[in-house]
Amino acid sequence: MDSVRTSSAPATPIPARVRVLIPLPLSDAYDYAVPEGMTLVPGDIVVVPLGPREVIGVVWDDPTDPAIAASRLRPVLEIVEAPAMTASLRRTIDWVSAYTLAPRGNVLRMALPVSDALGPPRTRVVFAATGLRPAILTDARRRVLAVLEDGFARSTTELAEEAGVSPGVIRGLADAGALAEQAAVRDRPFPDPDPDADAPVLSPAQKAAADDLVARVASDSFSAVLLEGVTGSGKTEVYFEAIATALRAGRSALVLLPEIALTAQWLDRFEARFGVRPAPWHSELPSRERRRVWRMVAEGKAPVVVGARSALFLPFVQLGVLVVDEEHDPSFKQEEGVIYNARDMAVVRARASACPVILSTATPSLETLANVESGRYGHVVLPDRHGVAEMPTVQAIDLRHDTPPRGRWLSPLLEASLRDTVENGEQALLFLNRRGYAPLTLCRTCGHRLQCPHCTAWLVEHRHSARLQCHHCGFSGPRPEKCPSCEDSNSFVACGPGVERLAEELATILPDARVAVMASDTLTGPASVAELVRQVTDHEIDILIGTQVVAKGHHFPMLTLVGVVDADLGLAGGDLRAAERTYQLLAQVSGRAGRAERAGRVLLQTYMPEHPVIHALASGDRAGFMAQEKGARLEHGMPPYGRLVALIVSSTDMAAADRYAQALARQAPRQTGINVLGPAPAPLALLRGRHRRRLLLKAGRDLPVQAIVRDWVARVPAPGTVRLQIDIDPYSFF
DNA sequence: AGCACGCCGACT
DNA sequence: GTCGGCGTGCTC
Repeated sequence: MDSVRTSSAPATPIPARVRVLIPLPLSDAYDYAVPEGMTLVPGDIVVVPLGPREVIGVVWDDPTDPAIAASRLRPVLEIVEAPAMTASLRRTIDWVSAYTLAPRGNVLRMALPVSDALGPPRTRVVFAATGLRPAILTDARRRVLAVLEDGFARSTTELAEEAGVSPGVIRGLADAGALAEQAAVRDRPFPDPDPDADAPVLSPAQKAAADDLVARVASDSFSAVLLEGVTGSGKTEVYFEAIATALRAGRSALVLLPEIALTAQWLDRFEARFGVRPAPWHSELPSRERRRVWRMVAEGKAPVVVGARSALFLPFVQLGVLVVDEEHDPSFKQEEGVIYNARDMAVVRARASACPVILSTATPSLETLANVESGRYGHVVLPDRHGVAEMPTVQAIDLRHDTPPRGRWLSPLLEASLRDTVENGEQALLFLNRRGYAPLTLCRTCGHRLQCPHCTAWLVEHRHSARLQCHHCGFSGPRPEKCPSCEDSNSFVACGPGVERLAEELATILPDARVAVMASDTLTGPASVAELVRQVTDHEIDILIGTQVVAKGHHFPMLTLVGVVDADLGLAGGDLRAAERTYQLLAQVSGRAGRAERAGRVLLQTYMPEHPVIHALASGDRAGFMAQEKGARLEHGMPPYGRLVALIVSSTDMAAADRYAQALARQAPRQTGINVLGPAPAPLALLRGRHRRRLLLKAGRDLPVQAIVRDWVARVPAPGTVRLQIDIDPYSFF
């Protein structure tokens, strides 16, 4: 055999090469030489040299490039000890990159652990009893040995704590030969949820819905389905059945929630149903826990993950079902770095994993409804609230006739309703989507408005922290002594209400009511959320004032009144989705009222009760409202019946941003079905010190916008000081 | 993302 | 005359 190999080998042997994708802003993978004796397959995680550095990369499926001379190739240094990246995740990364126009390396970076989850499993030192009796057996030593009688090894700290002895005792026992050091794997698997732990009794409607979802999971193939039901109809219990089916088949499940920090109640429900808590995934996870979750998911030892959008890129081995809860929620849209919508990419991931994806909501997005209408998505509906709960009554308060007293924000009718509710021993929620005390501070003398130095935005006063804050860049400072414009002192006035100011108003009009504020900046973490939720549940709070964080997922049985302080707030501005989003948000907030035996009531304060959104909420005519929205979008060729791509040009140098934006406009694609608008100052024309200009490409539904935009941008290279962000399907217009 | 190479101001 | 500013470009 030797001779055969020798004779067929070329004069200069062609080294075996592989394509390696590196988590840097590069679209192309690089060729590397495979050293003798190393075998590599796509998905292997490797260390490769790159310039003067060594970096992590993943062996990709692309064909190698013969144009790269063998002499330029550098060798793969080593294979990382970690499970290889699955083909389904590699295909998802390719797809997301092709769709969003983000470099593949950037997408890959989202799928690799940031910390130290790669490499051999971490171990820690634990002690187990050897069975040898030490010569001297003190009381303390006896207690330590007693703790270890269950056979579980423990670390010094754990052992000392459980036995109530000092760590020195452990050391002494080890020296005496009574304890043996062992290496235990640090990252422990997540306990298996029990699909039969506490299966609920489902109503006939719920049963029918669950059967549909269960059949999809059992079919072991891709499908997408909208699970639609009003708040309180039991959607969660229904999709739990789909998860149970996946678990019984030995598969894993991923649930995406819009704001993972605020999911204490969801976790409780999961635990009640399945006996254990799922693995959590979100950006604030401590690095040790991050490492554990990533590793256990890759090893198939985290059967259920509940997470924020970034969980989509975890290395699942055998995904059996994917759930997107509150699919309409705008926070699934990632607005920085790789700009993508996790709801849409979840469908991609499910397709690559050959499993179903369930989109759950009370207020489906127009995009999802369009997919249902076209037959791409299935549709499962839960018609009613579960149990005795009725839908709340919704009533608009016309602020033009029922006007709050000067300097106050609650109309007499809302004030009276709050008083009645509290006197009846029930609870109320006041919803205002504005953090802080006042959204604008101005000088009474000269009219100067306090603005962020880095952004086109007013500074928001927060009395709680005694500072003025920019809600866009994090700038904050104390309130100045004098007006920076006219130097008058004590001339500032707060304009408009924030949640803190409402709390102040309630202290005046209902001094005996127990009031709490819930906003993203008053919640320091999952523990403070859980504590506030407990206080409300245990009725230690009469009136909860909240921003949109209260809209999501909480269930308070004694909450019977919801007051929306400014129902018009989201409707201003020319945002494409303003009406749809306001409807969804207010419908969701309204759903907090009357979730148990007591009937709920919703009061919407508005200056335009005739507006379609307010009218739809008050009359409960969601179908009519959505039909009207759909008609308007169809007429103007707007999403989901047309496509939008936003190009955001930004630079610290305003003139450079303008020049480049103009150059892009001159080179804009000119073909039928394509319309380019702009450049115009982006809605936040100055953000974090960068000047922003926006161009908007509008295209017919069936045009390949990615290819068109890629060609366009390639014609106009951006100078180094200017950054160009491409937002396919822009969501917010900020 | 790093890191080196490049061409213009204030210093031993 | 250099040291060093960060703009620009490359990494198989």
